[in-house]
Amino acid sequence: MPDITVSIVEDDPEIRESLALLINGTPGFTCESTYGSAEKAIKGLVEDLPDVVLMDIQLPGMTGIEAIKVLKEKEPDLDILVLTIQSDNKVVFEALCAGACGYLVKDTPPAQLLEAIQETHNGGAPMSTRIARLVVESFQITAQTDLTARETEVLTHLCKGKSYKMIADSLFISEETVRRHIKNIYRKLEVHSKSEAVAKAFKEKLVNL
Amino acid sequence: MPDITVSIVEDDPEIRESLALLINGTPGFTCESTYGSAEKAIKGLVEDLPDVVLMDIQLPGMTGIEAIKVLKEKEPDLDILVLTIQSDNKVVFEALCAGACGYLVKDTPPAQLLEAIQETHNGGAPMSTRIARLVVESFQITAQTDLTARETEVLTHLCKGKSYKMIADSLFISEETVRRHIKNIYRKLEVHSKSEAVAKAFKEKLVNL
DNA sequence: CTGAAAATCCCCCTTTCGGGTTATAGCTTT
DNA sequence: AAAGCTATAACCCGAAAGGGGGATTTTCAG
Repeated sequence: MPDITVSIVEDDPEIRESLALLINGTPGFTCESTYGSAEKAIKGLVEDLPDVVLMDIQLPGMTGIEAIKVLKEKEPDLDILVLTIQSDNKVVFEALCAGACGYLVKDTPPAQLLEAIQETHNGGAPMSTRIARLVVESFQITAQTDLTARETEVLTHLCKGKSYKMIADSLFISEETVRRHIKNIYRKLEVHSKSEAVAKAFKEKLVNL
Repeated sequence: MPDITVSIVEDDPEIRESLALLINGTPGFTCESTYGSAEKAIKGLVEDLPDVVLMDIQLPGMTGIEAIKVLKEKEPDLDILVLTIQSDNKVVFEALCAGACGYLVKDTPPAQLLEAIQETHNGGAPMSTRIARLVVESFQITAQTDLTARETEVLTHLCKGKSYKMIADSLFISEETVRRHIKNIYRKLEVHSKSEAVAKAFKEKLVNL
């Protein structure tokens, strides 16, 4: 089996070199190239594609997130593993949405980093402990609203794009009652239109579609 | 440090017993209780809470997914780790939405299973390789629509719940033009109302909010 | 340069929504 | 028993949305 080839995108020369040393010093891994900025990485990576890219987020100029977007646009199959100090909610989800296939924080011990690279190459998505929990929790319902069961039911239909009339027919009640429920939903969610209600329902996972 | 206490919910007695043996045979772990069905588990678990529950999905009667929902309703802080043969998309996401904090397929080797229990207890969210990738990919944009840049921009505003007039003001164009763009969006997305368009945009991740 | 696609604007008309107000039956909670 | 909430239903009215035309300008690739 050939070595797993790795590229590193990291602005701190010290970290960059020590990562390269670690990878090249381990049988089965080769560090093919290193880049000090997102721009250089984009230019260089299209030439010779590694199996896995280790990408820092905080870079001078273009951020790692932007770099991931650009790279995945050009090379959808490229595996990019984020390796960074930052681990706040927003950055994590932006990175994953941009196309990262894993997310490691920088205090990951060498052995685990190598294991993560291996796992990425095997079709996995390695994440640091805390990150994994963040990701999984994002699926769970967060917001607690005081919508009644009936109101939630009506909201669910709204989220399918139905009109008052269609909802009335589905629930076997009059359109006027649907109107009443929706008025209450708007008051409780503090919105003033169907699209706003639907947006809020999706963002706060108020419905189970 | 006290042992990590584990409960097993699994209908196959053979698997159940061998898991219990594995856990009890490992220093640092204690299998506190085992249940052959979701119903029994719900009744028994509220009495003595373990640190981690290993939950099968395919159970006689109530499914593991339903059991997770009920248990998390009563005990939001309980860590439930799914351990099952099934790994199709739908089941994985249903389990995570229900409140599972990790997802392992049943061919997980004993050492890794124990490691996963440990990781769960440390606030992690262990997942089998393939599952983790599934989860991460769910954040990435899937659908490719032929919306123009301007249309996507208008759709984004729709997804914030804005009216035609507000969108017109935001983009410094006339309300008529907004109407025209929205007509085209409806045609391309094959929808007929704002709420339907918003729902589709969220479900298919057509916008970056 | 030319033609297609995109973006802009305007008019018609009908339906749907959103807000206000009122009312009754059923159920829970105090 | 009274108070409070929920679900049901109705009415009015103005504003917003949606569907059908048509037209002009900008932009960009061939």
